[in-house]
Formats: sequence, C-alpha cells, structure tokens
Amino acid sequence: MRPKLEDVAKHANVSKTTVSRVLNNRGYLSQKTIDKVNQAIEELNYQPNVVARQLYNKKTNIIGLLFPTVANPFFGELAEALEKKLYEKGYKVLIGNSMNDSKKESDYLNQLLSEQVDGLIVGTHNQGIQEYKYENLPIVAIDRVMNEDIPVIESDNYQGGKLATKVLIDHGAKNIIHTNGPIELETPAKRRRLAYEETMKAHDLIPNTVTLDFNISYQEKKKIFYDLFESYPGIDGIFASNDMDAALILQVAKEKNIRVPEDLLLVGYDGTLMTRSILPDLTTIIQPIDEMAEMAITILMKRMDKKETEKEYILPVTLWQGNTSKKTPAN
Amino acid sequence: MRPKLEDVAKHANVSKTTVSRVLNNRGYLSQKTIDKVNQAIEELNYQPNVVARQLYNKKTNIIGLLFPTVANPFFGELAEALEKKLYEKGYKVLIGNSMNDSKKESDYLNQLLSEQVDGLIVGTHNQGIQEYKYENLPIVAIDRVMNEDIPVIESDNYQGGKLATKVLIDHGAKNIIHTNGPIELETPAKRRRLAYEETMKAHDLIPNTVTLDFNISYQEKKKIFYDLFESYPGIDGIFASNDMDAALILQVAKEKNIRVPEDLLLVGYDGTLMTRSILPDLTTIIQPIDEMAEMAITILMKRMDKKETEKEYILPVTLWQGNTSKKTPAN
DNA sequence: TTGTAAGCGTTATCAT
DNA sequence: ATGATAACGCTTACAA
Repeated sequence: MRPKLEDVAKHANVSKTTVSRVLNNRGYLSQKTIDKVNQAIEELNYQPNVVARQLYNKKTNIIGLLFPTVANPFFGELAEALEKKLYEKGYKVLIGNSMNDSKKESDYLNQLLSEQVDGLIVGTHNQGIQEYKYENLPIVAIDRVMNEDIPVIESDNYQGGKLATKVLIDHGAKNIIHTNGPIELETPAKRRRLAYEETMKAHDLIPNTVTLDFNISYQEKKKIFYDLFESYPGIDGIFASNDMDAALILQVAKEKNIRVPEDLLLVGYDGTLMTRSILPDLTTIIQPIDEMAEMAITILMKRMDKKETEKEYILPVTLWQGNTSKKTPAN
Repeated sequence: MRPKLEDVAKHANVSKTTVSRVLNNRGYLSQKTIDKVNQAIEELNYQPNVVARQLYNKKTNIIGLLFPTVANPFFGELAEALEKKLYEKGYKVLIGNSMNDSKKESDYLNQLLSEQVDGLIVGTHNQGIQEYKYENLPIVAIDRVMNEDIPVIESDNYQGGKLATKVLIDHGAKNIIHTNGPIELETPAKRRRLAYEETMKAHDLIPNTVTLDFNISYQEKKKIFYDLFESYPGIDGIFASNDMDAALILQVAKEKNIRVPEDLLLVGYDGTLMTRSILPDLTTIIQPIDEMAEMAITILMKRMDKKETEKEYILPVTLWQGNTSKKTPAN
C-alpha cells in the first residue's frame, strides 16, 4: 500500500493538516515541524495523490487535445508544440486521435467533458457534433469551425491558397488542378479552395478542384492521382491540399515519367519541419504551427479565466520556395 | 454549477445510491425507478465526475506515454498506434514529450507516479533515471533499457543492423559509414552498431561508426554530414541510424553532386509509413511499429495484473528495398 | 427494491 | 503554531 497523508502524519506525530501545510508551504510552521514532516515523507517515500487533489480543487491541470492523428506531421508537430508550451504552464496533456471517426470523436468529447480536463483544444474535422453541450468546458478549435461559441485559431488560408496558385501561374502553368477536402465540412481550409478559384479566374484560367475524402488509404489515393493524369493529360500544375498528397503526386509523376518541374509544377501545403527537411525541394505553404499553438493556448487560458475572446484568429502563412514550382531543372 | 449525483437524486426523489446504481447497472432496480432517474439525468444534463470515481476506484484508466517527441514520425506513429489500441481497451492516454531533456523526463515521471496513471510506457532515452522508485507503477519500456525490473519491447536491432549492412555490401559498397547515437546510452539500438561492425569485419571491411548526439539541430547535423563527405571522400555507402538522417544525407549528397545510388549507396532505419510514402525510394529497415505497440500493451496489462513477464521481447524487422541501395539508376 | 452512512486522499475553515 | 472536522463527488457495505 502506498502511504497516504495520514500515514505521514502518524509517523511524524502531527496532524494531517500540518503535513498538508508542509506539502503546500502554507500557514505558519516551525522549522522543527517542517523538518520532522519532511523526514517522515522521505522515510515513507510518500507521494501525494493527485486525484484526491483534483477532486478537492476541481481542477485537473490537464488539457485535452483532440486531433485526427498525430501520425500526420502537421498534427504531430502541433501536438508537440502544444504539449511543450502547456507543460511550461503546468498542464499535462491528454491526447485523443479521432481518425476522423465521429463516433470516437464524440465519445472522447463525452468523456473529457466529465470534469476530466480543464480545457480542450480540438483539431478534428467531423460534422454533426455542433449541437453538443459544451457549456462547462472551455474549448478552442484549430482550423475547424465547431460552433458559434468556440473560437477558431487558423492560418491565413485565403492568403495561402492565393500564394500557392500565384506561384504556379507566375511560372507558366495554365491547367492547374487543386485538391481539397469534402466541401460540406465547415473548415477554414475551404478558403484555400475559394482563393484558388478566384485567383484562377482573375487570370482567365479555369479552376478545377478535385475533392478527396480524408480517410482514403494511401493506395486508393495513389490510384486517384494516376487517374487524374489520365483524365486531364494537359495538367501542368497542381496545388495539393497538403504535403503528403504532394509527395504522393511527386511519386506518381515519376512513375509516369512526368518531369517536375519541367512538365508539371507542384505546390503542397502545411510545410512542416518534417516534410521540409525530408523533401526540401517541394514548394509549399508553411502554416505557422508554433504561433498557432501559442495562440490556441493563450485563447484557451482566456476562456478558462472567463475572459472575452474574439471568434477568430488568423495567422500569416509563408511560402517555402522549393524547386517543384519553378521552371529550372530540379536535379 | 454542474449538477452532481445528489442533485439528480433529489430531482428524481430517490437516494444517491439508487442513482449510482442506475448509472452503473448494478443491483436490483425497478424499471420505474430506472426511467425516473434517467429522466432526471437527462433533464439536468448530468455528467458523472470522473475524478471522484477515480478517487474511489483508485484507478484512472489513463496510461502515460513518455516519448522524446511525437513530431518524429517513428514516435508519432507509435503513439498513434498505442493510443488507438488503448482506447479500444478503455484507456486514455496522457502524453509527455521529454525532448530527451532529463529534467523534464524525471519531472514527468514524478508526477505520473502520483496515482495519476495506471501504467506507463516509456520510450525516452536518458541516462540517470535508473534509480527511481517505480515500485507502485507498472511500466514497460520501448527500445530502451530502464532497469532490471522493467520489461523492454524492441525490434530486432541486431538483425536490422545486419540486414542494412549486408544490403550495402552486397551491392558493392566497401567504405561504409554508420551513424548512431551516443554509446553511453543503454539502448537496444546499440546492437545495430554491433551488428554493423561485426558484419563489416566478417566481410573484411573496416567499420566506421560516427556518433551523433540526439539533440543537435537540423543545421548542425547537415554541417556534420557535409564534413563527413569531406573527411572521407571515398565513402560509397552509409547506414544511417534513422530515415530522417538518411533524408538529410540524400539532400547533402545532392547538393554535393554525389549521385545516389551510382556513387553512394544509402540505407535508413525505422521505415515509418510516413517516410515510406514520402520517400519510397529510400531503402530502409522497417520496425514493426504496430506489433511493438500491441506487445507493449499486452505486457503492460500483464504487469498491471501483477502477472509475470519476460524481461525482453524482440520483434522481427523487415527490409524495405528502395533504390538508394542498388546500383541501378534511381531517377 | 431502496436508503443510510462510511470511505477514497486531499485541502481549508475554524478553533485553540 | 497546530489540530479537528467538513467538504470535494462518487461507490459500496450494510441495513431496512
């Protein structure tokens, strides 16, 4: 059996209150008592029970993170940044990967609502959880519109979409395809599509957005890209919705002997440290992951303090100029 | 204020016990009471307080995960797999990224020991925490020797090192360099080095292992690889300690106009889904992440049930044959 | 079939 | 400067 406060108290011949005071540096204590208690703690190898504290304080110092998957580098780096910053503020992190499975997602929400976490940062992309009763739990969303009450942290998706499209156009691409997620989802990423389409039209080009579901497998996706090149043989530019897709397109192009950038210009999205170091040649739009994490925490803390917040926080993106988007030999 | 059990009880004109029974399907209840209670729960939008339950049950249903960083795809995918499997068993996951910072690591351990988690899966790589008092907490380690009492789950590092080295040798490389972590660390990954060195010697080749610290930055690492090519102009093969390093070497080689695989053969390590899909050309050794996760959980559960376990569980690796290791044109 | 009361391990109020 | 006691919200013996 683990020793508890009471055991320490008995061992040191003092009351539980005194031990608690020593533990928390509260009230007046004689040095003698302090030493005695500390010695007892030492001798019994006592560790306070966090759960009992949580119950009394009605505070767990845990923040929930709900993301599709940390195996995706964007969310992995985001989770990493959040965990790091939260740790510095004294919070621990309970993580749930919903895999965009709405059952798992609402299940998690349900459980986390039960006083298990002090706040929640959500980055999943599912429909149909809007109507949830969140009243008790401070939440912020990253790149995802949950409902009117929940502030959204996002990067400047419109600007990102415009930047990506312009890079392709400026280097001579005309038949540019854009891949994006399901249009029904209320996500700020939809603005990328809008930016792409508007930018194309502004240059008298015809936009062509291909919708890809989130959960399709690597193999299926590969097949879709294969078919894409068959269906639109004239493609000379692609603005992919993320770097993983861009990498896959790069692969398909290679297998089909389509040279990048000579025959095809390509721009990805996200620009994680990971993909930039593995695939530095890939032109991409960098989302400011660290700043997004910082902002998410700042806003969450405000919410936890019952302070007012804005509904939306938009952070600037930057262009990573690789050589998949300029017509100079890549190799 | 959130409603509590007592509020529900009052609302339904029953005792707390009855409400608790309804909540947990225990004992004999009349259907009428059940309905009445459920209605009250509904009307008050009641959610049980998890922390109070945890205190009573002395069980949190939380497993702690302590890894260097989920931003690294190997740990990201491992964390992902663990979270998924644990979720199915009814556990949630508290994650700590130590960044190989031993202060943060022991800090986490300290906190998690305090009845906060039911078990712990550790994958960090630090010295000096051996002497910790883990008696109360079931722990398993992944790819890391903690102390005699803690079972280790690992992939077959010796076989992996041998496989990697042989691929290079079989395709004609002679001046092969191997990069590895600090030699002081008690990690099973050291066996990779051993396998490399023994395999080299068995083929009358001279092993040359370059030690790289974990926490050096991308830029520093790049410089080290640059210098490597300067110092050993005759290099015709590299067995990198992980795929991220291999990718960086690929990049440096390209910048120095060293052709892969014509001038240089390269093998990485880890073979995550992520790197295999982004960089399918890279020959690498695949660690069986999913099986490792499964095994870690099985063993942890045994420990939690106070059952006996082995000290070491070794899982087989496989070779991913890209074309950075065979002397046929890569592009 | 339902209720009373004690207990899980802390912290804080109020005495002394 | 220290102690007795109630409270945090739940579950379960035990009683009725």
